Amino acid sequence: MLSDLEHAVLGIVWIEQPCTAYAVRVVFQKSPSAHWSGSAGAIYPLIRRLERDRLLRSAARRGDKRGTRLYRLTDGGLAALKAWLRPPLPPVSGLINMDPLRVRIRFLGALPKRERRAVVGEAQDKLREFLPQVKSEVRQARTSGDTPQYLISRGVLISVRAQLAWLAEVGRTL
Amino acid sequence: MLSDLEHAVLGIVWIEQPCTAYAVRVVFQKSPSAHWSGSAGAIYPLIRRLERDRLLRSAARRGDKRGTRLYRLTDGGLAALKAWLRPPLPPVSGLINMDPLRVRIRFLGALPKRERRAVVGEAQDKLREFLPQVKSEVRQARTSGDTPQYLISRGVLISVRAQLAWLAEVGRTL
DNA sequence: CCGCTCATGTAACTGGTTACATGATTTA
DNA sequence: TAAATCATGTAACCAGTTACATGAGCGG
Repeated sequence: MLSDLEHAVLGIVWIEQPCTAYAVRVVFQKSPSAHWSGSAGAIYPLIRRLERDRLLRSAARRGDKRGTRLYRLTDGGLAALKAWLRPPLPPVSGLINMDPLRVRIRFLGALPKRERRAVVGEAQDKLREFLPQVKSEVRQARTSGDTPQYLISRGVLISVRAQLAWLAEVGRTL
Repeated sequence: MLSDLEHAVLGIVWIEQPCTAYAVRVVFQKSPSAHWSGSAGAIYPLIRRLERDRLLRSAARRGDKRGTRLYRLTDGGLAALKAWLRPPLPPVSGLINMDPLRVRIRFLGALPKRERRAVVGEAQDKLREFLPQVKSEVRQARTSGDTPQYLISRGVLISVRAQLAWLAEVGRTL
């Protein structure tokens, strides 16, 4: 019934509660993936919907003159989050991610050989430049003892390394 | 200007031409990722748009009484495809894929420990079941000499293995 | 000739986006 | 006190989905 974004919002509120809708937006904006922008037009109506459906509840922050509200999960919200996490998981097709690099490389043959190398090279550069940032996030999460965040950062790191390994293969075979 | 889907359609037509809009749909439907469904409501209007903008051209298949049309890339279409492939690539945020598994695992702490293991276990099972299929696609592409398809399948394989490696880590640290 | 696949199409909807706007609060 | 950030909101739009519908071509 709820979309992945809505479930993710429940999850973020579960982690950050009590928190504002704005804080939820920031989480998406800071995410390394551009999949969800965390735009105001998406988040505020979505959160109102979740509150209307009693999955979130909110209270005004005392002494705050803008409409700032602090959200928490209700029991129903926690149940919805759990139901989403629990098996059965979606079919594999829903687990295989869409790699924007892969869809490009698929058509690389449309470019002359020299330009192909340039594309692969630039992709490698961009990903390699990104590595230190991910690594520092891994370190930071580990030293601060934030295990879930540590695992997520590890996931990103492993995924980026896999992309780099694949790009190396692509570069080798043209 | 054009979306990723539109560019991907240009790419598919470039590979398969001359081909029907239906053939393009089938490519998306057979793709291991569920990101684009290849639904009729997406593809047919999109292809008409591309033809209107002179990026595709089409001809009726002779002796065919349904409106079946065979599409090809125009010079402009090939140029648009190349421009999309060529550097500059999108920023890293556009290169990092959204892993649906990762967004779930992020909130795994909402589940009691025993259930967490079950989630990780099921994800591993589903991905492992999927491996033989990918491997056979790799073999098939290699023996048939279809280098681009070989590289794509390799990409999927590497990505799935990376997910499995990560899941193993997740399982180890709870 | 029946059923499956090929082939195209549309209407209603959904789940987001961009862009804009407003105003409170904090910080330099 | 100005600038940056926090915080909420909406209107117009867009890209894609689901679901439905139609009919030709083809293999058993």
